[in-house]
Amino acid sequence: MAEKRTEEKKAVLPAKSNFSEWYNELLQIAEIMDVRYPVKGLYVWFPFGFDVRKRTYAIIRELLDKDHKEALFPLLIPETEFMKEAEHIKGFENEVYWVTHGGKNELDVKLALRPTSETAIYPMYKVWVRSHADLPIKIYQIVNTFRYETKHTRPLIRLREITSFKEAHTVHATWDEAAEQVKEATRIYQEFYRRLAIPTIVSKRPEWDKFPGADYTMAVDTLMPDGKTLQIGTAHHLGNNFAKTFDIKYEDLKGEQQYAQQTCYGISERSIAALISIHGDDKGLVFPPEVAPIQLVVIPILFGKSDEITGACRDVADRLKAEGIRVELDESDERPGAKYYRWEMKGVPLRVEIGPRDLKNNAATIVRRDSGSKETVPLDNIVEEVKKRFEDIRKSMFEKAQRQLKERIFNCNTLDDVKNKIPDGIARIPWCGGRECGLAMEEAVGAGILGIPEGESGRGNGVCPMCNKETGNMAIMAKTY
RNA sequence: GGGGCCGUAGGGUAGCUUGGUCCAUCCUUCAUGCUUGGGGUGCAUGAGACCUGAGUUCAAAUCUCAGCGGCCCCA
Repeated sequence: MAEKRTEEKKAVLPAKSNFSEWYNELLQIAEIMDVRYPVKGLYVWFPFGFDVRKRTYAIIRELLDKDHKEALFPLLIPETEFMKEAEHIKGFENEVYWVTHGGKNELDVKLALRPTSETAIYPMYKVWVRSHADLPIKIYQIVNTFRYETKHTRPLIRLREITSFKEAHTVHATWDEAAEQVKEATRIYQEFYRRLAIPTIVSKRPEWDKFPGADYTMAVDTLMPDGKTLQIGTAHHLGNNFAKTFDIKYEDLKGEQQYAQQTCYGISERSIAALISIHGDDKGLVFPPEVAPIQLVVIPILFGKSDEITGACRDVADRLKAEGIRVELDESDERPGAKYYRWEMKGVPLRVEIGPRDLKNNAATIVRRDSGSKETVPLDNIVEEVKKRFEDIRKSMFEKAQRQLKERIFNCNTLDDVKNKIPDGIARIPWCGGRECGLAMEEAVGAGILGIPEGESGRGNGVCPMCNKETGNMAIMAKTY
């Protein structure tokens, strides 16, 4: 009977090996998202989840604010603007929600709920850009966007309302300068994900998979525990495609009118899906200290009445709070074990326990969420010991995640190899880069080509499995979300 | 886009095949009290549910249809 109860309690959160169930249950139990909102594809941020979002987005803001300006454009886009760019329309027309009525009156010009904001922003850029001295413009906004997804929706990953779309839109004088900005964007995103201890792969998307209306698309991907990759950032070189349709021109040094060159790049709450999925375990969430809503919980170990222990705990909590650490002192009337499980579910990076044994030695027990390691430290040094561990935790979380990603990139030479490895992760295979070959490869293995990765992993010597030509390019293939 | 499975308290479930024995089972949760306290303490009392609509029937959680919602597989 007692054993059975233990099993049932453990079964509250499904094992992470059952990723899909684990993910859905965790979002609910750990109070990230409430998935019970009665409209398909729309979900509710719990206050706790929203706190994680706030801290995560504070990082992206910090990184962008160095040389971008934050602005805010309207949610509604008139059909007349939305329909200007042919490629862009083709890419989004099946996913757009339309506002057709104001009260009982039908609108003369339908209004689109932005699926992305190019067509909301660029009519204004036409007005704002006059001279080369106005350039570059680097603006971002963090907004909700709407896409009528017909495939299966999934909280934080595939949504009909993306609640946390960070989109940047830049304007430059030259194509090369814009290309440099695209590189800069992927650098910013990698730094952002490094802070979240999430390893990434940057690659150039194949021609057939680029953003509608772009010259080319760079993408940032990561690997989820179930072996599928998740696109968690993109940067697009728009060339002067949109500048031509929206008539964005500047006067150059010689007094001639030139079309501007543009980029746009985005990140969404998929970043938080990755944060949760990559670090979480069978016990629940695991957060890097920087984004943890609660960074440390103090748990008194009481035997009968003990003002001494309570006092010591309060003192420690106060000292840590004074250092700006987000501390929770759990004096609730529960057994310590129950508290451990609860705070572990919430991903609190450090737990400090103080009981009679510790107090006798003027010490505290300090437990890491990521590794489970338990150590005794002197009470006098508690602040330094905690700070040191925060840095260790982020580092070792990143290293662990990097190791796990590396272990699941498989070098392949044949399409059969690829097919065998793809259920477990990412396949790396020579590819000539040609469209015909690429599409045939995707067809043959039933997975997508993410692209040719930046850096070493994108180079190698081999033959393209379709055309048998020698090539120095290595592509990566995977099942994608 | 095609196919399959499913919807019962806040969460997880039993009951549905063969309609009535169901003012609906069990676990968890929540509330109150006592007890307990270094990994989910125990006891007592109490609270809380058949997705929506239409239909069949003397009778629907159970059968039929539609809607809404969820999950899985294939393209």
